[in-house]
Amino acid sequence: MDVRTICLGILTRGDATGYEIKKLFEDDGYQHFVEASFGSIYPALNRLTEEGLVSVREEAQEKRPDRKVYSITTSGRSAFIAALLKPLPEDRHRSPFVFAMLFSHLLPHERVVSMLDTYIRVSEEKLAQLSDMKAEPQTPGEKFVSGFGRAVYEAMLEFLRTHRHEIEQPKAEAAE
Amino acid sequence: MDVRTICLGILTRGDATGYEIKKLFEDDGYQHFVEASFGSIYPALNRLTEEGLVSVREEAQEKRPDRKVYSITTSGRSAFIAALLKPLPEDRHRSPFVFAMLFSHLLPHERVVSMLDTYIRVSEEKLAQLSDMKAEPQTPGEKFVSGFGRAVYEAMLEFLRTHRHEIEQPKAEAAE
DNA sequence: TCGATCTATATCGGTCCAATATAGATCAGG
DNA sequence: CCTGATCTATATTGGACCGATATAGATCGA
Repeated sequence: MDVRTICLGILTRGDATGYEIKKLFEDDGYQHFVEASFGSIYPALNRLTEEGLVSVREEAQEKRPDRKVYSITTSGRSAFIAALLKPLPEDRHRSPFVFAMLFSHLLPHERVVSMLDTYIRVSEEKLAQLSDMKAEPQTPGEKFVSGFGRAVYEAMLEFLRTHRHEIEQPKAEAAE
Repeated sequence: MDVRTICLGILTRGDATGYEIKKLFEDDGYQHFVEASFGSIYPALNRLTEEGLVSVREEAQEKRPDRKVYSITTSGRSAFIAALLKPLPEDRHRSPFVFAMLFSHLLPHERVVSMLDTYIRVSEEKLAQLSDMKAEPQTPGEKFVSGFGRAVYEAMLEFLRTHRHEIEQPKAEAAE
């Protein structure tokens, strides 16, 4: 989903600064399947403001950097709904780990083991993060998405634990 | 994984044109977790050639567009291994579907149902494609990756089928 | 008190994708 | 047999997006 639509979506939950929009993906219930960088969020908010889909109020705090708090407008809300009524782009799951596994036969045995260990550890951390979500999900969507994420990570971990031996066996022939 | 490394990886399997490199991701064992577009493959191959990591031979067939067949060089092979020894970037799974589910409470009931139906159908197709892979996996990596993909899609489908009712219930209050 | 971390905005270089252009080959159906 | 669709094959362009970096004061722990 493009960054403009992502920003609009977050702003339907309440006003936020660009910084807070980014943070929402790191701490709260939006993790794992949606993200955007500052380098795309700030320009997106500027353009949304020009187009009247969001409005800004500048809170110049003393002795603190200015906060630009964005609110979604009525036409922004319509544009957001309209975007979700159009056919959705397909998921894109890019995995350097999976790519590397395709070439495990070219790598030293210890490297393959370390890749598996790291990937499993990171996946465990992400799963734990989804499970300890302090805040109660506020919409049925959040609950659904959090469960979906847990199901995916659990299946990945299950597969990795039961099948890693198939790929981490040292080869008789030396890697070229 | 960056497109240059992806190209090098494919070329460790044998010579190929830019077109064939792209096709490999669509038809063969590389699906679902790795991809690259023509707009990045062709420039990448040019740069790899300049740097001596791959070599080209131009097969000018009569009455057919030229084929530029790329081969990996010895230093290309080293560069590829070196890339896989560096820490891997993390997976990035972007899902417009998951994003949309976070806002199901703002959408008409039929739209939510149609999103779920479409997403389930596409996932089933991807799973089927992984399961009917004609060609035997040629490396332990391919077998592992194909099983990993199957495990992930099966878990997704299982979750969607058993939990879709939690999100597709019509709301008492009208969507704004 | 000093470094680390946090809030907050912003830009730049570079990577990558989607769309499009070109062009002949092949193949299926009417 | 012809025609349109699909396939092989390379290439470019505009735009989207990311990662890194710059700035700068606040706060907090050691």
